[in-house]
Amino acid sequence: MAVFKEKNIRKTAFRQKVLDVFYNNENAVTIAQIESSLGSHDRITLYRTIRTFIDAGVIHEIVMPGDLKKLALCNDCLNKHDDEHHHTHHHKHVHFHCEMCDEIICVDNDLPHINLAGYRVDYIEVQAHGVCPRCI
Amino acid sequence: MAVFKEKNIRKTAFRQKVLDVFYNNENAVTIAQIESSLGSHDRITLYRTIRTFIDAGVIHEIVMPGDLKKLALCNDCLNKHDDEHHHTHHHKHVHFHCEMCDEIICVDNDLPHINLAGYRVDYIEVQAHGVCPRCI
DNA sequence: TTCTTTTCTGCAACAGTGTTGCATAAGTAT
DNA sequence: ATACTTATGCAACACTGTTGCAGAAAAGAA
Repeated sequence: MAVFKEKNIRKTAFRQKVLDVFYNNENAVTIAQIESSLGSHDRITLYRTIRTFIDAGVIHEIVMPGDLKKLALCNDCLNKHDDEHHHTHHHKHVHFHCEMCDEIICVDNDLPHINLAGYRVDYIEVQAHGVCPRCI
Repeated sequence: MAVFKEKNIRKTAFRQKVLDVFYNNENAVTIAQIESSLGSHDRITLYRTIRTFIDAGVIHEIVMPGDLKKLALCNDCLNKHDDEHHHTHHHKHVHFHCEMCDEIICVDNDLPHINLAGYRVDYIEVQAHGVCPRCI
């Protein structure tokens, strides 16, 4: 859990508590989920913490149509091994949205290559919708 | 432009003006763009019109990380021909975001098939980021 | 056309989400 | 321990989107 040192951001009690929420949840979480996990806290500080975490590459934002926004740990904060491209944050996973339980799951899976004539494609994001293993 | 009849929603002067904004723009537009195109207008009515258009399958919403939200005409409102699956709205195109001009372009392109073991995938969305032909 | 019904519009008020400025508190390096 | 830097918590605010309701407009029928 030396995330703070690795990412070169200050370790504070508040940030540790927020980070723990991510470690305690298997899948992506909403800000509302974080808030209820934290108990009494300052909203503004939370928003700033989230921004700090995103900028540092600790977490990433997942948005879906219909104002569904969640946050999830970046891969290199889960498995501490591949610390190579932690600045070029192009996640090698699919964001899966389960229509049943409404969870968003980062599924490790190689992304397909998309060739668009005339375009320079730097990276792609894939969002899949359906039913997760637990709900099938 | 018999969109109103096709989609079974009432034709009003306001809705026609909003629809024209979409027809006058090649790519996806933000709500702010619509508002400035309209001139003086009622914000609430605009939001309700957008909701009506989305529900009727006239336009679709495109969201990208970083609070970037845009709206675009659905395919079957552009080319009037294929009126088949206008209820199952799984757009057969990639949403391309140009990092230079910040435009979002719906690129006609078959979506790849994604196989996720254990998951039932109903449909996927693909967002590509890079540089569009005009900015290359 | 004119009437009737249904839906839309525009206003007011409000709810949710996220930001900025600033003084104080806490973290980090020497 | 000290000095320096950054984070926190508060207040106030900005932006985005929603709800309720009365009056206006659209669509269908007589």
